[in-house]
Amino acid sequence: MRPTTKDLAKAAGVSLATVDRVLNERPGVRPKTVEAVTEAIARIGFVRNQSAANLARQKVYRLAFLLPENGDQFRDALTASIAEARQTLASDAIQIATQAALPNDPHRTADLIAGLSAEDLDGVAIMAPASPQVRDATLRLAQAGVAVVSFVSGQQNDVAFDFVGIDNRAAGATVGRLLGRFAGGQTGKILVVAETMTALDSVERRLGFDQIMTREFPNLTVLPSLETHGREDRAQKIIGHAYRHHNNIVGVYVIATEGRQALSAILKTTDPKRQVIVAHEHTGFTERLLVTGCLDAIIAQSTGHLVRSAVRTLKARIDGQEPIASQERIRIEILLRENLGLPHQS
Amino acid sequence: MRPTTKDLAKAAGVSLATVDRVLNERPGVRPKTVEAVTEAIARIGFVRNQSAANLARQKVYRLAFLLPENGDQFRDALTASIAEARQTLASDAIQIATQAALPNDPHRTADLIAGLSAEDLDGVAIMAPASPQVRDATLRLAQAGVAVVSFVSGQQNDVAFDFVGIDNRAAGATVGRLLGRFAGGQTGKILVVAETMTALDSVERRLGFDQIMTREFPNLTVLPSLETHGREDRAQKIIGHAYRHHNNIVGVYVIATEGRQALSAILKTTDPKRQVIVAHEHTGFTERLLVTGCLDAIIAQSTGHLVRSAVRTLKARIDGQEPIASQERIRIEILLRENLGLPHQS
DNA sequence: CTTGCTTTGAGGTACGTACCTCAAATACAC
DNA sequence: GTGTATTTGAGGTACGTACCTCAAAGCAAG
Repeated sequence: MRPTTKDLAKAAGVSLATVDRVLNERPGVRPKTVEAVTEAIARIGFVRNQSAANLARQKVYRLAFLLPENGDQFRDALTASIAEARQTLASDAIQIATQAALPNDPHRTADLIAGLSAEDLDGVAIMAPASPQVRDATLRLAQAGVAVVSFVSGQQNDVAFDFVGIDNRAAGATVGRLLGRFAGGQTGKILVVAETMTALDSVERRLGFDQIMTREFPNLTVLPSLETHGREDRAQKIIGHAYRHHNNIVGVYVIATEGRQALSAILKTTDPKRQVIVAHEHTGFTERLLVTGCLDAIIAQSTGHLVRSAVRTLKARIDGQEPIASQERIRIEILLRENLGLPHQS
Repeated sequence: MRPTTKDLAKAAGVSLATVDRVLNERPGVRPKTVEAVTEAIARIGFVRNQSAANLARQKVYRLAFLLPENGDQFRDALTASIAEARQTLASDAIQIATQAALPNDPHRTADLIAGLSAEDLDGVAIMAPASPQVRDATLRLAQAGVAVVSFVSGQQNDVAFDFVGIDNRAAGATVGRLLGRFAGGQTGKILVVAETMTALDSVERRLGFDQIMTREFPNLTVLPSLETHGREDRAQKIIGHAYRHHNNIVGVYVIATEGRQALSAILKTTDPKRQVIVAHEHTGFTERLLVTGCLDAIIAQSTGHLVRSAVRTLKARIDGQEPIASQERIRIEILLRENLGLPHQS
């Protein structure tokens, strides 16, 4: 049986009240007594029963996820994982709210964040494109005592907050290696399609991608990034243009999340099976393409892990602890048709 | 605030005692009353506070992991993950013991399992090669009321227990696709090296591998499996022999966990960089080979996930619940140098 | 030695749930 | 309607911790 506060009191030769004062850093205890108690804690290996403490304290962790309002299937998957986490974690005194933030409008997003307060919130995970307004509002929120993580995308080089998401540079490098190997020594060009290169994630992915390509696959020439701006017509136009002007495109890297516009345009423009195509995130859309052989690989991050990691990180910060870095690293998953977890085909 | 049992009692128009009887399935409640309470549960969205319940119940989940006594680095990683889980889960009233089982000796393993009882154990995760003796002892244990999962390797087609581990057939298929693509259309032979093909895991991996290779990569000929029996000298002998008799080996699939003997022998026999080599499990050994370019990819399963999944599954069974299948699927990870999680090289 | 202050102890209540006992209420068979 | 069995209610204690109050003990200065 684990030692309780009572055992601790006995071991330290003090009363329960004093133990309580020391544990909760209440005043009115001589340094010498504090030391005696901390010594006893170490000696008998006392660990506070967090459940009981939360129960007594009537503590609830009030967390929120701020996600872009409009979204692709990846965002929907995140929302679903959040809902699942809400269920699972409800019994651990963790309350999770989801809120939509406003994309493409940093001011309104900042306003929304500014409207939050420590009064009704202990921690937030924010998924928003980097912008000074959002950053300022977020910093103020953090200073007001709310735990903050930047989630999936955003200012990940920012030392002010924890970041929960994949290392995008490594993700880009992974795509590079995969594309290079799958291309099998051919000589040719690689098309890169993003939604917008103003997004930090895309920049970092491209960085990691280029690094590998120039170093390891000099036979492949990487073209400048095309930007769809999330519009199907534009995607069609620029991709059509690219294929008309380059006759030896052997691979495509779709940088943008899910990359629906880009992939749709490519399918209409050319035969996807005659080149190597890699895209990000596991959704119904990308899965279908992978299974039918139109996509060669998907680079993904598990939404379930993302959400759970964000929750653990926030909880640790709220409790004044340091998150366990090793556990919170989000894996860069490489998905082929065979390791999607689908039932076997005969 | 979340509704409590008291709120539930009020909402259902019954007393706390009756609510308690319904919640804990104690006898002596009319079906009609049960229904009224369950209706109220749904209506007000009552969720039992698991922490408080565990506290009141003084419940501890006593779990144990039975791993092979002698082991490679993968087993060590499992042990480390178990130790980590022990720390993390201690506050959830989960006690975890690790025990060494005896490999290559089914009788002693079975004896050890037979020595366990529901008296001092609520659940066990067993990692042991399939054998009738072990299976019988395990079945008896399960009938004695101990929750059992077969862990990582073993009798995974066994409906009698839950299985926590990867789908080995899919893992083999994944290796197949990767090897095939990395080989880039070359014509040649693929060497397959196992520790022993009596292990169920290896058989299934080979099955999945062959299926893909014959269907998708007819240019590659897969050779019969070599068996090292875990002995370095034998590995050296059979692998040397293989390379002397086949002049166009373009790829190697090391089926066995970590595959230290096989890989060491290959490194001594031939230039690993001139062929595609894929092995299983992420350990210090395989990581070094991957980073130096001697290995092309590692197919891995996360020891942390394995352990946590086993714990969740056992806990669910002990609580009389069904494990959530979707959450417990262990991912087949594809690791390249770039997504290992190492710090960036400049 | 007294005064005033700090430190400590003893004891209480509370959190939400489990589990127990005993009495009261109700239902049902005859 | 009576007797009996079943169902329900009221109230208690417990789990480990937090937080409160009040009194007792300790200590230092005068």
